[in-house]
This record gives sequence, C-alpha cells and structure tokens, in this order.
Amino acid sequence: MVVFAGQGDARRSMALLWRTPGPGEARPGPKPGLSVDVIVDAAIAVADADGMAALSMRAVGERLGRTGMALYTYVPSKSELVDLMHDRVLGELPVHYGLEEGWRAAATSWARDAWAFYLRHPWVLQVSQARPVLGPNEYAMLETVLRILRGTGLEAGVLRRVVGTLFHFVRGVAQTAAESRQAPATTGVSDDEWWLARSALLREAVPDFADRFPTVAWLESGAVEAPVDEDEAVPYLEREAKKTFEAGLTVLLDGIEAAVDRAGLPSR
Amino acid sequence: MVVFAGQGDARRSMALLWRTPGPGEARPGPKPGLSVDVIVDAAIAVADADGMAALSMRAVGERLGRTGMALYTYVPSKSELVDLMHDRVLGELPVHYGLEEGWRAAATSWARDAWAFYLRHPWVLQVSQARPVLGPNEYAMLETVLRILRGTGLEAGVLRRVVGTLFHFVRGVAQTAAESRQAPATTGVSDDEWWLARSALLREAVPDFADRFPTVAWLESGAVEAPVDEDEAVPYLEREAKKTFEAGLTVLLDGIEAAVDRAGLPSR
DNA sequence: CTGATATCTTCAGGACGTGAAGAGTCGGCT
DNA sequence: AGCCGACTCTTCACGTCCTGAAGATATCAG
Repeated sequence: MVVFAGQGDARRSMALLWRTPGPGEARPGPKPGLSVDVIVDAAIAVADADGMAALSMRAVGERLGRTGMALYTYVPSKSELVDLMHDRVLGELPVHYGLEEGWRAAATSWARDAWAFYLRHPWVLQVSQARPVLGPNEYAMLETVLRILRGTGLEAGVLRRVVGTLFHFVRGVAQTAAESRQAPATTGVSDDEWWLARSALLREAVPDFADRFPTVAWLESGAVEAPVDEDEAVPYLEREAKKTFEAGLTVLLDGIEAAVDRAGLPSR
Repeated sequence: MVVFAGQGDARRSMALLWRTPGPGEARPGPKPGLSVDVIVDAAIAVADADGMAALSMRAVGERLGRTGMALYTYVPSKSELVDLMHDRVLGELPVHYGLEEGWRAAATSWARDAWAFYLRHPWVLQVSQARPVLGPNEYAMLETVLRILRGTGLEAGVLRRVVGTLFHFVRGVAQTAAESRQAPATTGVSDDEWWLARSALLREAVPDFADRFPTVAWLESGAVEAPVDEDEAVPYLEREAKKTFEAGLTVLLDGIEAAVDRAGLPSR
C-alpha cells in the first residue's frame, strides 16, 4: 500500500501541517472532545503497533472511544491523516549533529539514527516520497542532512543528488529490514524456519540449481561466517539487512569522498 | 500496500514458480478455459495499467471474461498470484552483460536496464523483498549481477552486501520515480502544477521559511539549472529522480572501486 | 428561550478477498 | 449407451475498508 498525499483541499492541509491558527474564536456547538493532535497520536500508535495495513479510521476512532466517522470532523480524509502522521513522527529525528569530527562522522551518525527511526516506525516507509507533503519536520530533516553534507564543499547541484541518494539508500535498506521484522509476526513463521523450509523445497524442485546459477551457488557456499558477537534476539534477515546497511553506507561515503577529491577539495 | 509472499502451500507455490509439470494427464470435467499463464499475464497487464492498488481478483477475472472467483481454480490465492507475476516479469531483464570493458561498465548498463524495467512495471517495487519468493527469474537476476561484480575480485561476504546495496539503491530511487509517474495519473495534477501550487501555499503558510531552513533555502536558490537537452515529455519529478539515479550510481560505483583498491586489487 | 452551529452516531453504498454451495460440462468405466 | 465423479465457473455471503448523507444531541450568541 503506497499512500499518496494531499488530495484534498491543499490550503487546509498546509494549515494543518504548519499549525496555522484556525478561526480560534468561541463558537456555538458542543466542545470538541478530540483534537487533531490526539487523533494523529492515536493513528501513529495504531500504525506502530499493527502496521499501515491495520490503520483504519475505525481503528483510530475506537482507540479514542469514538466511531471512525467522528474523525472526519477534524481531518478531511484518511490521506491527510497519513500526511500529518508522517510529518509529526519525523519530528523524532535529531536535528543537531556536530561537525567537529568532519562531515563523514556526522553523516554516519545521522544515517544510523534514521535507520533506527525507520525500524521504530516502519509504516513511514510506506508513505510515498514522490510528492512530499512539505511539512515542517520534513524540511527540518532535509535541513539537517544538508547542513552536514555542505561540509563536503560540493556544489549545490551535486549536493542535492548526493543527499537524495543517501535518503534513498537508507530508506531502501530499512524497508527490507522493516519488512523482515514484520514478516514473522504476520506469517507466524520465523526467519530460520522460513529459510529452512524454502531452501529444502528449492533443492527438491530444482535439482540442477548449481548448474543453472553457478555464481549464486558459489556465493552461498562461501556464506558461512563466524557467528561472532551476534545478537540472537534479532532475527536472521534483519541482521543481514543491518550488515548490508553498514557496508553500503561505507561504500556510499567512500564514493562521496571520491567526488570531493575529484572536485579538488580537501576531504575535511 | 506491501504484499507478502507465499502464505499458502509452499510446495505448490514452488511447483507453480518453477513449472514443475503437474499431473498433466487427460482428466474428466470441462476443458480449462484459462491457464496460470494467461492469468498471470492478465494480472501483469492490470498492474501495469492501473497499479497494484487496482489489482483485484475481480479485475483480473473481468479482463479474461470471467468472475474473480474463477481464478481460484488455477491460483491458490491473490498472494501467490503476485508471486507469480513478480517472478514472471523479472524475466524481462537482460541476463548477459559483456565484461570486456570491465565490471564498472557492465554494472552501469545493468543498473540502467533495471531502472527502465522498474519504471515499466512500477508495481514490482511494491512486492516485499523481505522474504523473496525464490523463483527462477529472481535467481537469474541475482546471478547476472553477481557475475558482473565478481569481476571486482571482492571477497564473497563483502560482495553480497555490495550487491544488496546496489539493489536497494536502484529500487529506492526507482520507487520515487515510479510514484512520481503514477501521481499525475491518479491525482490529475501535473508535476509542475503541483509544485507551483504547493510552493505558493508554502510561502503563504510559512513566511519565515528562509530563516528556519537556511541551508534548504540556499540549495533551492542555487537550483536553477540550464535546461539544456531536457526531454519535455518526461515530467519534472521523474527527471529529477533520473538525475539522482545517475549521480548516485556514480557515487556508489566510486565507492566500490575504493573498496577494491583497499583490498589491494587492481580496479580492472 | 430560540436558532444556529458543531460534534458525533447511524445508515448506506460501493469497493475488496475468499469460503461455500450449486450449475453446468466432459472423460472414462461399466 | 448411460452414468459417476471430477472439474470449471458462477452466485451468494460475510466481514473488511472509506466516506457521503441524515439525524440526534450539545452548546453558544442573541
């Protein structure tokens, strides 16, 4: 489920996102029993607990002791609610990273924080990035990363793409890790069980595997690693994703350093 | 909508994926009017045309002049159908890349082919990668990339993560590009209109933008580029994504070269 | 107190996946 | 030749989703 943003009245969305004060005067009618804030918080709680698929207007309403329809007084539609959830939760990300140890150390810290954030709120990865909602925390996050990477001295046009690449990388790998974490819960099968069953079936269905995919077979034969210092509480696939993340981050930052060197600037 | 894989009878899934011949004998009952193949093709057509959200059993059935329920004779569930679609469509990817010009040229070609593929079938990006289905074309793709990058001489453990990083990068950026392409169609608003309207509203709602996000403001002020050689048929956001893709690919491959150098091996 | 307005509920309509039941079709055995 | 049983496909049903419309209730301005 990719959720798109801001279909409704764009001006109202902006006002909700940036908290432009509304009418604000005393008005007739019953006192509001809810508010946009408590609704957004409840929605985030639902999504954190049971995933985006479980995020329904009813579920959010019931968490607040109302029906689903009650929310429509405060929020124009589910789509806008998702926008608000997204921007709100992005506020958890740190925004201050010291540059005393150079941009590379700061960028590494940020990437790791973002990684942890995405695993804490995996549903964020299902909100479409194509047309960002342009909320305050989204800009704060962009500002943070730009400030860090401006230290590279790269020219603005290049910088923008480098930042985009970094975002996409973190999101991409985190997405796989998040789905790995979600899978055992929704399917009731642990990673190890799953992998064991699947590879057995694969051998059965494809006896000539090693002939058809020699390089894959070579890779898997050499895949046995010393299980040193592994956190057994973290399931296999998620551990793998984390390793890919760390390795990929190194590669990516090496590549950025290469770009900096090529531009004839000192690395720090 | 993230679609998970293979909930049903795992053995039957494997057989469907790898085309292990079934009973195959003449059997009583009406002749099958459909087949797994035509169903999968129809489903791919639906997903290509209207996206994963529009992929319903009913929609696929109607495209074939049947009801949705008719499909359940051939395919155990929607989830398995998605698996079959995924693996089938991966067969479009080329598998042969010459290494005469070195691994970097081949990797670049592969990445660009994969990019085009994902934009041709954007729904593929919504199929979860966490627990891959292990179909023939999935392995063929892995085999292809591994063969290319084995030319780096990197050790197996590192290689696996580098390949993972490359996959995630291509998928991640392509996902944004694909959603960009999808957005105008589903919202009826072009990228330019959307951006214009949004930034106007943003200025209106946040007059002190440049003070709050100075680095972002700096970046956007320097964002005016010579519009040389641009394909006007490709909308703005997708063009941006493509540029990020190309720049990121360069950075990534530079990073891989750095890893190769560090391992004390010649770059080609 | 009255009328206007806001909140919240109930009902309804059209989507979705898929289980169960039944109609119709055809191969193979008696 | 005739019928049984396997097979395809449809219809109905249930529980889920979002959300428009209508109505009950609560509160404030005058």
